[in-house]
Amino acid sequence: MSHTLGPRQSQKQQTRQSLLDAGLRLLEHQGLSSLGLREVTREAGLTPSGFYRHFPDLPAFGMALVEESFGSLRTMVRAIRSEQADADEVIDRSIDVVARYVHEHRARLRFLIRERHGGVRPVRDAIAARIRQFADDLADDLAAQPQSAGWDQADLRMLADLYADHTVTTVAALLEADGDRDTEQRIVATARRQLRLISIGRRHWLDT
Amino acid sequence: MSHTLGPRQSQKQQTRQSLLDAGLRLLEHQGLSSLGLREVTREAGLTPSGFYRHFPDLPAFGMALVEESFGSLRTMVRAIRSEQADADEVIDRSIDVVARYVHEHRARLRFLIRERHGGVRPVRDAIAARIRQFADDLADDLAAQPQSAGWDQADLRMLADLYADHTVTTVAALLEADGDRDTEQRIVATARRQLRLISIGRRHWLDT
DNA sequence: TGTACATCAGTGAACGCGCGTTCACTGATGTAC
DNA sequence: TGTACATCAGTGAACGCGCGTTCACTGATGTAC
Repeated sequence: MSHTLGPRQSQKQQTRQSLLDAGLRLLEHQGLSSLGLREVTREAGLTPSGFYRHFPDLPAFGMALVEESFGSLRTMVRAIRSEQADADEVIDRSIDVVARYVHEHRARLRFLIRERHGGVRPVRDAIAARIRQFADDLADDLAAQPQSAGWDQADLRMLADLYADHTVTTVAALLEADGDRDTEQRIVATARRQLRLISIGRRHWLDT
Repeated sequence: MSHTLGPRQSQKQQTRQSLLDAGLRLLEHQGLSSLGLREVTREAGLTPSGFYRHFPDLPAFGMALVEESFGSLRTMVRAIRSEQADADEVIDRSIDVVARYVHEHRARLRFLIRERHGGVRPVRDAIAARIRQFADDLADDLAAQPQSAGWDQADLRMLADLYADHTVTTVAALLEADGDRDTEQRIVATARRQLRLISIGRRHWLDT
């Protein structure tokens, strides 16, 4: 279908997006479970009943927010992975990518960090699956590196999990800094050194 | 006051505790922000208006839950720290302590992990402060170890943060396993190896 | 191009419901003498 | 020990309010001829 959408369809899509945006805006300061349908439509400038033209109910809206949020993070993940695929010394450069994305996609990341452990089962599972995918990809990248010679699959996966969890923890810490540059710099500096320590551990893993 | 409480006071304290217990029970499957006053009193077997004999409002109840939850974790923290204070090889034994506590205090830990990023500001701050205190203590313990010779304060703090965050991440993962023994064993095994890798990194930190 | 009918995104009124909070109350416990 | 009064944990009715959902509607956009 190379056919462009007519005025009706594109207007509908625009309204749907404005509902998602309104949702993310509201979710910066509250959890998904306390988000109201009327609250969202009010923020989006729509009638409560209009909501049902776009989503069957609130839980479905929550799942759509997960998709929406992760969708825009694909480029971040790609950037981290390409750094990761380089030499050991530049691994910690991925921290810069993370720090930049926290500024550019604050609302989306806040939502994901919040709901990762906070929300309802389906949402938590969806987020966990995406993070697992990220760790899987990372494990593949690590396996392709020369310094992984002699490592068995399980240990590579263990290391990938450590990197992935560290990334998530750093994102959460940066969000909690709430825009304070000094605090952010401290967090970034600490994260960098932690990644360096992990790299050193990795280098000597097979020594004993 | 070595004076034991009279029937009235002790009954009141018991009711207060039953409200907190009811809250934690309900919070295993939902966030604090969606917890209702009537819901809690219903679960505790109390009249809605009776709630106000014990707490000024719902936010205060939330803060009381934080105190309650962390209170019972003091012994866990002590146990982890005493392991930590021993030789490098037994650090990962602290994982056993964590795994045991997840079984014994599931509801409290669930609540804390949920609200760490999920809840309202005051609750998040209170939880963050407790975790920071844990990391502070850990840094002191690490500083007292002979293998920390030559480490500066900032790097010790960096390492303590890494241990603390890793502990929190492991607790969260174990809770998400939802009692499945196989999954739990996998998580524990991975966490153990990750701590070992961090130990190796620590040992070679000053090499270069 | 023009006309007649179909579609459907968004509206606005209405509904029943559970919420947090208040208030005067009851009756067991506590205290003073 | 007994009596008279004070305290106060828990009750139950009442309130105003915002919620999610339904439904018949309107009018702009889409389609068929």
